[in-house]
Amino acid sequence: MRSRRLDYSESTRSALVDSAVELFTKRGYAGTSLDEIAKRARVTKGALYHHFSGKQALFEAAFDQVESLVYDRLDKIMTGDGSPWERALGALNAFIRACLDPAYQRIAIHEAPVVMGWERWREAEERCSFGLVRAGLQSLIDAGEVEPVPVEVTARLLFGALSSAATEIASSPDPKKVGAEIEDVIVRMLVRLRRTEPDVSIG
Amino acid sequence: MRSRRLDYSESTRSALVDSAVELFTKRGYAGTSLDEIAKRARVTKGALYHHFSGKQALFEAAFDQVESLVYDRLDKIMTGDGSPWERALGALNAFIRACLDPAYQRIAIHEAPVVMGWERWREAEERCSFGLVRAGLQSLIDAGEVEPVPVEVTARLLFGALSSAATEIASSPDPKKVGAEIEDVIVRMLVRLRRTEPDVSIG
DNA sequence: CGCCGAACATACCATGAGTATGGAGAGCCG
DNA sequence: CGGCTCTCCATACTCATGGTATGTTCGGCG
Repeated sequence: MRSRRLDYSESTRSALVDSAVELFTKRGYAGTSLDEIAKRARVTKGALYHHFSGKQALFEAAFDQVESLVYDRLDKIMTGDGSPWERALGALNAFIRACLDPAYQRIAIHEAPVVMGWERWREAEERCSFGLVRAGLQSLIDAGEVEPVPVEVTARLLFGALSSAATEIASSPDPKKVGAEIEDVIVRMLVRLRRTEPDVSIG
Repeated sequence: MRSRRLDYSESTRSALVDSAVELFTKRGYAGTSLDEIAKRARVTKGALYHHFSGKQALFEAAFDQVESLVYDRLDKIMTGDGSPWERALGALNAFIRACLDPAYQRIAIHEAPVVMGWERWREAEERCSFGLVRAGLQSLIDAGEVEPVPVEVTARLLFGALSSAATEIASSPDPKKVGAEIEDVIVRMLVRLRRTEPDVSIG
């Protein structure tokens, strides 16, 4: 039987992570003090340093939190049913909508490469969103849907374009509209890459 | 006649900026102390705070430094001779090579949005590299070279893709190869956007 | 020559990340 | 039930660093 003590411990830990996600999103990594984070979680720095080795480690926990949420959604679509083409378009749409979340945008996209270091960020993204983008592209190529482009660099370009577009969308006065525009441009790009054998509808 | 005093002042100022560019490139914004920067410029913090209002202001001066170098090179190509298509390809190549510079990459591309704030970074980029990317795309459309895509978002996507690719290139074991690959993919993308009237060589 | 002000240097303060240590209570053993 | 232990967390520090306040030097100018 799981001890009550462990419940408490896990609870404070997640409270710290939640607090970190919120404050890092609002004021950024450098603009947020550990005392603030601890205070918001109704504990002290002692508890924080008991659970995490430091500010960076806490940030990475916050990163994992927001990243995994997006990953789960995308993964569900990518492993779902439908043709590779349909799944790719679905995932694209889901990713753009995910980028509208301020937490994902600021923590996972913008500050993570700076705070965690680009090398480590890349490593993490490899297993998450970026990994899915690349896998999706790969499956499109395997299915003969699009031309055999260099997967690695194309996926990197696509991911970079999407990440950058994310901020554009969110900071726009009309996010829905800009989001739709961007999705449209990307889709048109993909369609152009499409092998023009049968004239299938895009769905 | 220009006073000797002003020469000295200007000299120390540029020494501080040079020092900042170097250290920010090596250890990042957060990892660099003002004392280090001042020491490397062989002055004290007093001199630094005489010339700049704070760390952020010094960073922005460093940003301007590296950004203007790239801008000048690109601008020379974009306002040079040749068809819009040729100039665009030339500028693309120049931009990718510029992204190989660690200073430009870390300061202007990666840390600037976080340190200066995205809003301010965007404003600065509007007048610099990104402005040229958009202008180039616009001129291609005006010349009827490519399809009339939504300029703003497409330029943003392109710039994001290039920026992200920049890091990929520089951190690769074989930057030249990856750089060529990326340039190839981008060019192929552009070619596909091209209005297929005459089958002109790409040059 | 003498003074004024720009161009610095020096000494200080405040904040916040990280550390050292103490205590409280849950779980296990007798 | 009583004491023992070890996780979990609080309190009280240290230290680095960004920023400030004040002193000092020296070129330029009347």
